[in-house]
Amino acid sequence: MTEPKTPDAAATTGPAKKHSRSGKSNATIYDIAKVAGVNPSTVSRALSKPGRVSAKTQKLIEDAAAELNYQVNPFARALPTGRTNTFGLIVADITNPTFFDIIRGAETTATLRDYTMVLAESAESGVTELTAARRMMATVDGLILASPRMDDDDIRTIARDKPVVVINREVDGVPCVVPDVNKGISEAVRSLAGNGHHKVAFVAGPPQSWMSARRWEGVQAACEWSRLEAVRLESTKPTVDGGRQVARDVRASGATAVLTYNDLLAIGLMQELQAAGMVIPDQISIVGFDDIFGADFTTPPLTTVRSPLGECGSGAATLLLDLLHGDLPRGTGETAATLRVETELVLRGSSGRLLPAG
Amino acid sequence: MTEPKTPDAAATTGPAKKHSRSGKSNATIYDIAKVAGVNPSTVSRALSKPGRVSAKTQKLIEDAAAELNYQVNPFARALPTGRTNTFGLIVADITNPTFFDIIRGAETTATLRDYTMVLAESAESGVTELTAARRMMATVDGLILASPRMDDDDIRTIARDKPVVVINREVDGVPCVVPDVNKGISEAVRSLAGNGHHKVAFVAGPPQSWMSARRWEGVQAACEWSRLEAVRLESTKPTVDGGRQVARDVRASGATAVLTYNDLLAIGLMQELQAAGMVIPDQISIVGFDDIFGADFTTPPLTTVRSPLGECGSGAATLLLDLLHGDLPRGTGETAATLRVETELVLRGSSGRLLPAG
DNA sequence: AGGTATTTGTCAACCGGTTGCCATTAATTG
DNA sequence: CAATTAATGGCAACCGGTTGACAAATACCT
Repeated sequence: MTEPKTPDAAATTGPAKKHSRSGKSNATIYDIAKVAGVNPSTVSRALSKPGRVSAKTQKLIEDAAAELNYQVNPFARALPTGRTNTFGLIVADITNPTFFDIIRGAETTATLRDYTMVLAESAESGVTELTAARRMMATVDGLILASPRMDDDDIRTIARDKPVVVINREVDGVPCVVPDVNKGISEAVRSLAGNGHHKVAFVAGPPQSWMSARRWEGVQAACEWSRLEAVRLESTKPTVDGGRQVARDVRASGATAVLTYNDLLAIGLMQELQAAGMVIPDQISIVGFDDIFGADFTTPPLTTVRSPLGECGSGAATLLLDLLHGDLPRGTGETAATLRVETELVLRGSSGRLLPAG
Repeated sequence: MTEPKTPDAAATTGPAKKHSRSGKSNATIYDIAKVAGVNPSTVSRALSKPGRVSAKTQKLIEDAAAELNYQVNPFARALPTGRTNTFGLIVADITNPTFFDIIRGAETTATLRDYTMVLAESAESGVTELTAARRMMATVDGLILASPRMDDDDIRTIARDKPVVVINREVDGVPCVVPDVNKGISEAVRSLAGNGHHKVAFVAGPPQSWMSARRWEGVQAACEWSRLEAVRLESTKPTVDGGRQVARDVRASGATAVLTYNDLLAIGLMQELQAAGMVIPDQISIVGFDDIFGADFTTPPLTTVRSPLGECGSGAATLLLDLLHGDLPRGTGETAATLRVETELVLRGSSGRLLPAG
């Protein structure tokens, strides 16, 4: 006979062409409209404009939607509105653990607020970064740049088109999330001074790094305050390898304590110095920045100025999402909102009292 | 006569109300069509169906597109076609370094092939994972699941809707990328046997972890081959902390060598054992899995069975993208393609000769 | 040349929501 | 109770590409 009462169970043709269409979640507002006996536009309103339709109709529609297992088609929505419920995160280096917590913080906030995060990396290059940003522009509502390498003007250009939040850097007119290095650094330098050190070296990071400059300034200021001598050394790249390479300069500098631009450098430096027979912290103290994953794996564990990276990530995402929803901080005039987070010294074994040379 | 020769220069109405939209990259195929003097559909074909229009028209259109700085609107394209040029990557834990290289590998491949990658995390929960996957379904062309925690059936259900590639697990009927543990494990066990060990403990990972099961099997087999005794211990969670907690059981087991489900466990275990005064590797040898970032920071540096994680990430992305483009591996019948990658022992300081108890 | 086979471009109908404008209908008020 | 006003739902025109069907133009053939 002709199909008793299971009109849909009639998948007669068999699994014709695998997952071509089967998966497309199919119910549309038109289907809902039919079931609920209203006009599609009413469905649209019920689902996105709270209070625009009567409570009765609302319920009718919601029930129908639930029954049909309806899900909005993000593309159909994005087309006329331009809103995509997506933001982009660009980091300088995906494998640099500094960014892990930032990524996680941002992702968590995204999911929480029903946004999707797309990730891209700039490979520490300003050009690649700009390309990635441009590529994203078309598909996202806003952008988070973590430790951007492009110049201020490029950032501002992008910010003119889409909301942008910057992490680890301050750019005029763009909302930023920056760890305030002063507290952490002054704690670190005071600790070193208390341990009998007189000459401190700072190993700088990439020249384009805004944060590297801030840290160097902070170290200089703190040293002046504590009446220590501060010298600056350059690194080739902000990695473990770069840390190894700078060991030579560190020894030549005569400093008994070293602060490095980041933990990676500190770890590499420590490895190289130890390989050369130096005892840490008896002969030289080492302090890193960030407190990345693995900073406490070393022997001795690394003393470091911690930045709350996860907080930076979630803070940036929150800032961006608030911006997108128009909860923009009023009263700030033309100056963009800047979120400052605290840094603190994490005292571990790689820094300590200087032993008299034997 | 009427309109000498500049029909377009007649923009009489002036710039009425622009900058509301200033940011949105604006040129559409209709604009191009106007400039090139053809029909919009011809523009569409010229831009996406190679060879469908004459070389002359093609050039005309391309020039116009370039001049107008045209970029396709991904949403407008996605609406009728369903293709989004985006894939999703779901990892169990964003802050677990195991995934860093996977993420990077996948992201690099994505960018290379002009795809966008969106990232989500399951927080080691099968339910969260399924939710994340469902959420993504609507917006991606395919999905990569790295170390999935949901069960096979859920995975297959998803795979029925959209192409899925799984990393670190084998699921019938779904393409997978799995490190083949045997080579690495047998190297490790042979090394331990050669160093005088007789009893080996394996610290297992999460019960839902397919890979944990494989590794335990591998250890058992290799131990049998080398005539070593193998015991299995359970961990509470696959983290540094979990490693610390299992130290007690390890000591009680009487094993002189330990292989742990992953490096994190190994590191935590090592820390705890050392804190209790044990000397590694003199009194006990420790071998991890994966060779994550930081595995060589420890003292002694960690011996580990390396999985080529980056390769897994890029391999999975390549597989997925090939699938999406219909370059599906023919001849495999109904069984899905599985990509196996090699593992190898990375011999460092945490394993070695067992010294006679003093 | 006439006639068929091929390109190549046009038309128009989608894809699935959103939203301004208008017509009902219900609520409020003098 | 009639009149004014507010709440609600419907119509239709978008958003910007894609694609099947078809006609026009060009090529190829005997």
